[in-house]
Amino acid sequence: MAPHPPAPKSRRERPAKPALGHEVIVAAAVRIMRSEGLQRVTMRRLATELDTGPASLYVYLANTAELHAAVLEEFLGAVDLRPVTAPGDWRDRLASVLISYVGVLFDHPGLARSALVARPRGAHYLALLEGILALLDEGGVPAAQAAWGVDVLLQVATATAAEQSTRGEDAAAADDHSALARTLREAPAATHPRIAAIGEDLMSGTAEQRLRWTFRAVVNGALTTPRDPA
Amino acid sequence: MAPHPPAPKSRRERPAKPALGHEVIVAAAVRIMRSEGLQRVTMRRLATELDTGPASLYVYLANTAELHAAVLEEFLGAVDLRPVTAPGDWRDRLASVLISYVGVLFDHPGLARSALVARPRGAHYLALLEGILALLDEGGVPAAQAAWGVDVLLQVATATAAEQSTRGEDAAAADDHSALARTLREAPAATHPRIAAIGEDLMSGTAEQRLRWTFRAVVNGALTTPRDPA
DNA sequence: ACCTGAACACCGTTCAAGT
DNA sequence: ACCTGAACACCGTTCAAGT
Repeated sequence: MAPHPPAPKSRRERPAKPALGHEVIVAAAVRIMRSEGLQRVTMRRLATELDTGPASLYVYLANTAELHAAVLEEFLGAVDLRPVTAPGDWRDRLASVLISYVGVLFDHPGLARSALVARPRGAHYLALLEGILALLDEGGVPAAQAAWGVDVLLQVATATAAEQSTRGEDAAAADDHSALARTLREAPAATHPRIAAIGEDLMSGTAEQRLRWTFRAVVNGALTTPRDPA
Repeated sequence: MAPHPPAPKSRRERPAKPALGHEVIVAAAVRIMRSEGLQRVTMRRLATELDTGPASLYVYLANTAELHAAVLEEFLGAVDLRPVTAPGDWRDRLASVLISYVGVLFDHPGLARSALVARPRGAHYLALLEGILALLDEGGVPAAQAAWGVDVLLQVATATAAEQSTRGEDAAAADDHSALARTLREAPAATHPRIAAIGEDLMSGTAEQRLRWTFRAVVNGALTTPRDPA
């Protein structure tokens, strides 16, 4: 245990401060995301975590949206893509993949909201896209329709997760939801005949029931709707 | 022009400070929205506009999301609902209403983003809902399917406006978009055969072309997809 | 080239105190 | 009841200056 000389010139502090870089920055962001939620994944909080000033992060990230997209890309690794190659009905397998995607977003409130604005484009996202396209192809959806349809499927899934997770996040959003339900229930038939006729059904079902129907409907629509109208 | 006595006790300043209230607050918010954009519709900026402190606004608004929802509700008055009662193909008229809705959101960047989270529930929103439901009914979409379908249509329209208007808003988001296009173009066929096979088509078309196809596809899907799977 | 201290210009929300 | 000053606890981003 001979004491080494004071380490060649390195002025080390407590835990060896890691060199900055895209990878360590995103890793730190994911850490904060897991422990404190997306609302704490800010440039300033991240800089503190990395023991530097916020300005340093701008060498690697253009803005906060890009940071959030990078975090999302990381989390997309948790989407279960096994149904893509599993046996069984292709529609059911497609729904399973999309429900898994929604689940990942739903587990991390805030992430869905950012996904609508800054789309990721990393390996995990590409794999998800590829998987959905493979299933649509297996189901015989023409390529041109699948190309646009995959976007609709992801958009609906993401938007639903955004709404849903906001509602789970804060009480005000949940109140808002029931206030809308009440408003719809109370809409007078004289001025809003269709809303009155449909009534409760406008807000019925669980999120998953609605999503599963929506996925089936969008897939059926994509399957039967040509790109160029006659 | 006999000079009146100094106004009965009222300690008036420059322009008679308007009494606070939900209506004047929303009106001021709309004014700021028009002149400075949604990113300036903040509690603090609004308080300044109304010549008071931000705390005063919390008597009338629970939070910023509610404020943004109120502003959106105001702007929804600009959606063109005339196609609902016009002659012609119901699908085309439905698409026109939805395109008008997207247009309103698109003209006011940021509004669409907030619409995904805090849904409005005022008269303008109800009228939009009623109009879409009337058209779906005219087209013979079963009520149960229309009830859930209207949500999908509005969600897709809103999400598209959110993406699109973010892209128009700042250059970074636009770069992001072309970066995604490049990533997709360069995806190797060995690992991503479907992406490679479809290629350019994944990002092809104008926003309006894609939206019109999407609306048709969703409507067709809603028309033919029963709520309870066999 | 890479990194950063410090500053600029803001935020939402709460709460004790006033009228 | 309604309103508010002041405070608490933060933000994103830029830029001149350092290494």
